[in-house]
Amino acid sequence: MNNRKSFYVTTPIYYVNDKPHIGHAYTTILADVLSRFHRDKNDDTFFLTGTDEHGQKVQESAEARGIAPQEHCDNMVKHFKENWEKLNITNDFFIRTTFDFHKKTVQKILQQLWEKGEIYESEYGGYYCVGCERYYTEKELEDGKCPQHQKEPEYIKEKNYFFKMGKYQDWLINYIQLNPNFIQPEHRKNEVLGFLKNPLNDLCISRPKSRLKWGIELPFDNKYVTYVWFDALLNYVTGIGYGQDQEKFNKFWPANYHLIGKDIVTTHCVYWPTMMKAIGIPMPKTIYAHGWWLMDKAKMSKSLNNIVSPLDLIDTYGVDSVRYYLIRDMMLGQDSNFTEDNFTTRYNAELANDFGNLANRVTTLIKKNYDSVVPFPQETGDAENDLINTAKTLSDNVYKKIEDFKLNQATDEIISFIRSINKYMEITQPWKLVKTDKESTGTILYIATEALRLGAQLLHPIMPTKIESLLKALPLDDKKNKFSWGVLKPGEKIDAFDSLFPRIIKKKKPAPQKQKKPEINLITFEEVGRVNLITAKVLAAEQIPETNKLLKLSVDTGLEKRQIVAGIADHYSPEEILGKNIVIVANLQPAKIRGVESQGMLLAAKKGKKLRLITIDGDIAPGASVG
RNA sequence: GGCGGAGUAGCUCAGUUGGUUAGAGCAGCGGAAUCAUAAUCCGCGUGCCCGGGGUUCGAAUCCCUGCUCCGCUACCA
Repeated sequence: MNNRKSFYVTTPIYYVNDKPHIGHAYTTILADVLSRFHRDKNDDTFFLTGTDEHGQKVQESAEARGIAPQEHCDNMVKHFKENWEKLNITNDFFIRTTFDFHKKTVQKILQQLWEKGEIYESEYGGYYCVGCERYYTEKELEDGKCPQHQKEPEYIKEKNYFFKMGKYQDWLINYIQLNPNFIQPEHRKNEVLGFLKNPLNDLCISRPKSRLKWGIELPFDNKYVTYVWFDALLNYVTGIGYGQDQEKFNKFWPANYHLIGKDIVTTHCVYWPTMMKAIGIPMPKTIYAHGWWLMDKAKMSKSLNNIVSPLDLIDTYGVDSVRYYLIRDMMLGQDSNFTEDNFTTRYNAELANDFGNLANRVTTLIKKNYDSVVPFPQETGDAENDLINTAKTLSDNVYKKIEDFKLNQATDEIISFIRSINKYMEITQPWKLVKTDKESTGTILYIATEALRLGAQLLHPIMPTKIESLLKALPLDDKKNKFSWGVLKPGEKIDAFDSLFPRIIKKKKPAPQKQKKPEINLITFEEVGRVNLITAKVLAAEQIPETNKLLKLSVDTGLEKRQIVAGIADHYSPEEILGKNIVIVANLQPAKIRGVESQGMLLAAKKGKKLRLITIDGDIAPGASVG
């Protein structure tokens, strides 16, 4: 038996209906970089990603396209696979929840839990919103409607199956407290503990097939399928052979890391652990929630329209440099800003100037003065020994940072080392020395090149393609440990290679216009006419009970009295507004806000926190048209 | 309003369990050098570490409180 350490890392399985975006890409790159670091260290590594393919939305999308759900999934999953290929992702397996073995194992687990009494059936009545795929309590409904979709939910009374999650509450709290690394970073852990201060309910894990067909059938009741999360979370164990290949499972479980985005903390830190506890699976070592990438401060997510495909970035800048930037720039666990300017600045400074240029100058010197043959190193002095000593501890330091999940610091460590090689060059000035002392110069160039090689080696997990091309150009001794000193073989040819990271010529900055111009969509005169603005006089005003911002106004429009709800209580008291001549939109569709009907909308000017009403200059009867 | 995050050098941010003169990168200024991708190297920072209290021999770091900004959400038709 070998005694290689095992390393198992997962990404969430992505909902197959989503288009891959930077959020997916980031988690996946992160997992890939970690995997590659461990592979380079010769750990027995397993990296799992995949897609979550069941659920109502998939069913609906497939119906809309007039194809079978499975076919729909098969089509959609390609987007992810293509993306990961472009990003140079080296997952060991791509799990899909529609794989047969996954479904079988999920069913097996459900059956076991059912037999153990961890799952029970219960009558459940509730308001179900199809859009949300969930039940609402009466309290949560607004005016009898789903707060998300503003649609009336159906009241459904039906039998369902529940997982006894609640009974594990105390155990879970205790477990989290006793295992500080279980949920990372720290503030996420506190968040979960905060969540667990409230009573933990049992989890409804079934959906009747009458509503949802596209799912895994409950083994003990074929009229139901299982709730998507229950199905999806189990991928982490089925993906490495749980219930199928126990030897493999035992080798990799418990997982070292479940990487997740901060939006799915509860499912992973509450549902999943209690499920594992009930099944009898040991807990994973660490669940790590990272932050979001912000695009000029706006959140990049599927719910907003500012999706920037990672592929766009790659086509412009190359995969490796994008991977480098993402790993280098994010403090894990916190949100981070992406701007093209940040990117080019870092790229030019670190990749082009520090790293790429060093590679170029060193090899050029060897080429010119040593006929492209790596010189033999001779005696070393202080400058050399300093550099060599740093080099010898470098990989340990880097790996320590990796273990601590400080990837940006690990990267910084490597780049600092690269900088110190540049410094060494300046101190020793081989281009000058070569004229008088070719032997010593040879030593200097050997040391600089070998140091570069070591630094490059450590960057390999982050920028696999570029680094491989660099390492290929150097003659290396394969028998030596690649993180040790002296792998570069003297006396052998070194290939010249093109500039690794060509400088990016920065686009000249547009004049620093802080005020970004709001985009103006031109509309026609006719469209303006569709909005019926009139004057109105405020007859009465009162605060709507149990609200902070809402005033109920009664206004005279000349023809009638109307009731308008306005969110201006922060700025106007009822007394202040009384008797004012204001401007309202008269032909706006009425709406109920907090149960109070609003038959129009008043106009006000707002900037920042300041809000002032549009009022009439002078006297004019209510109902006058405004235009 | 609720929940969450953040306020440290011109900009982007580090600051581990409280401990010596608070750091890095970028930008800026001055210089050296010319092997190299107009790259590199050296030198240059009196920063109320958001304010106010407190704990302590000692706080950017812990506690309380206030302010500001951002995200999500809710009651801003």
